[in-house]
Amino acid sequence: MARREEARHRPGGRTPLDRATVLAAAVAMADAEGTAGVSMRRLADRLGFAVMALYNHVRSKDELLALMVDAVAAEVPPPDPGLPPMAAVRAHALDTRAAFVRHPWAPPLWLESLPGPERVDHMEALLAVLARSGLDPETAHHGFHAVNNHVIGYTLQEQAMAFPADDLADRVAVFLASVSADTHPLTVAHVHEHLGGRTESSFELVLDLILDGLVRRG
Amino acid sequence: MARREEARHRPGGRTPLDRATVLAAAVAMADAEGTAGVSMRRLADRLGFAVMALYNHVRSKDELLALMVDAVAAEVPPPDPGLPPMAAVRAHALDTRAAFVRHPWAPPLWLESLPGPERVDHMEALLAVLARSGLDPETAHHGFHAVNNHVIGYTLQEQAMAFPADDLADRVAVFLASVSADTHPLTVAHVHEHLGGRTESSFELVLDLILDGLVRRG
DNA sequence: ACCTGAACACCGTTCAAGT
DNA sequence: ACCTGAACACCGTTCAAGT
Repeated sequence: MARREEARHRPGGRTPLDRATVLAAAVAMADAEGTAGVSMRRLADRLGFAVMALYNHVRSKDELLALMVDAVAAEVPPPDPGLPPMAAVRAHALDTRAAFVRHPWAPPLWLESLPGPERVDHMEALLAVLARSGLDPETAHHGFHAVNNHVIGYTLQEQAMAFPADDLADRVAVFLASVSADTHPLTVAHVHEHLGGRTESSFELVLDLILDGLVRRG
Repeated sequence: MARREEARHRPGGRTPLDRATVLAAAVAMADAEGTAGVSMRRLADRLGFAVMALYNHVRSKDELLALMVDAVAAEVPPPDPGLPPMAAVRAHALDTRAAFVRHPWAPPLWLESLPGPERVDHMEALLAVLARSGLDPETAHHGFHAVNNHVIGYTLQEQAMAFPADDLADRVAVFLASVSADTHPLTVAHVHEHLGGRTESSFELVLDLILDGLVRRG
């Protein structure tokens, strides 16, 4: 009904679609409604074009999803070369996590699609800092995974109950209602520790634990 | 065409569907073809029933998926009470990982669905071992997440390129073809370290790094 | 109680046709 | 070169009907 209005430009014309526009709209849609809300048809509709117009700029939905993750990788600034290596690793992890917090739909896709060019830059940058950190090569190899797994695992777990953002409390309440404090006291206590805000610094705390472990290992 | 044969029982009758049968078939299907291959229609077809028969035993596809993850949690044996606490934590992490390796489709769902009863038992068991480990309560809280994130994050990352299992080599080859050793030498080297099998012990190595960090923290 | 078929409101993608 | 509509082969789920 209201199709085609947003992209209309001047009477009788409209700005033609391009890859960047399609990508940006897809990211915005995922930010607002999660990955499940992004369908080629709804995306085309929102852009004011017929579905098949998208396929002039993107080979398939899978390719679009891969482009979306790569766009998130592009948002992570390169590690600060002025920092001592392990401090740069730490800051890079925080920056990566920040990008995932902005785009909570990204972590699962990050793991499912092959790295695109931006993500390869992200990899190379982290590997480079680790290489000049003084860690032995094997420890550096493991460190790469330890840091990445923590960033992704933590963010995934954290957002599991939180998307869409507004029903976090609801989902926790539903969960608590299903667990008896008599049979599962520690689980109930653990959830309450989260509700008490204890979770805030947990990401950095475990990150430091990992980084310390790497450094001590050599 | 060949519908309805598997479940046929005796002339004119067949064993009626039940929740356990639906669940087992869904798990088998996911094991064989991944989570994307599981549709209500294909599942019903394989069982030899009309689609809607499934809905007598399962409220929705979402509920079925939640049951599937919980079935994986049920496969993890409880921590060995005879072991020293941190050794039991370690063994429990390895057992959990083993279940994920058997059911590579499970980790993403684990994070997306609210814990069911089996997974709540899994949580309570790990929290109980941590509670009697001598760690202070805050460290125990973080330890719970550190261990879980490692198990899930590592397995997710590992299987990202490996499912379906047989095209691991293909996907790695495709990836390597897209990366230049001139601009991204460390990334290329990192991938080759994986191909050289360096990855095998990496899971336990990083796990120990985390466990050592927890113990040292108190 | 359990199963079924038809129908509804969706998907991604191919293809031939338009400009 | 870019866009379109119709069509194809799928989805999950509601509903009324059968036994």
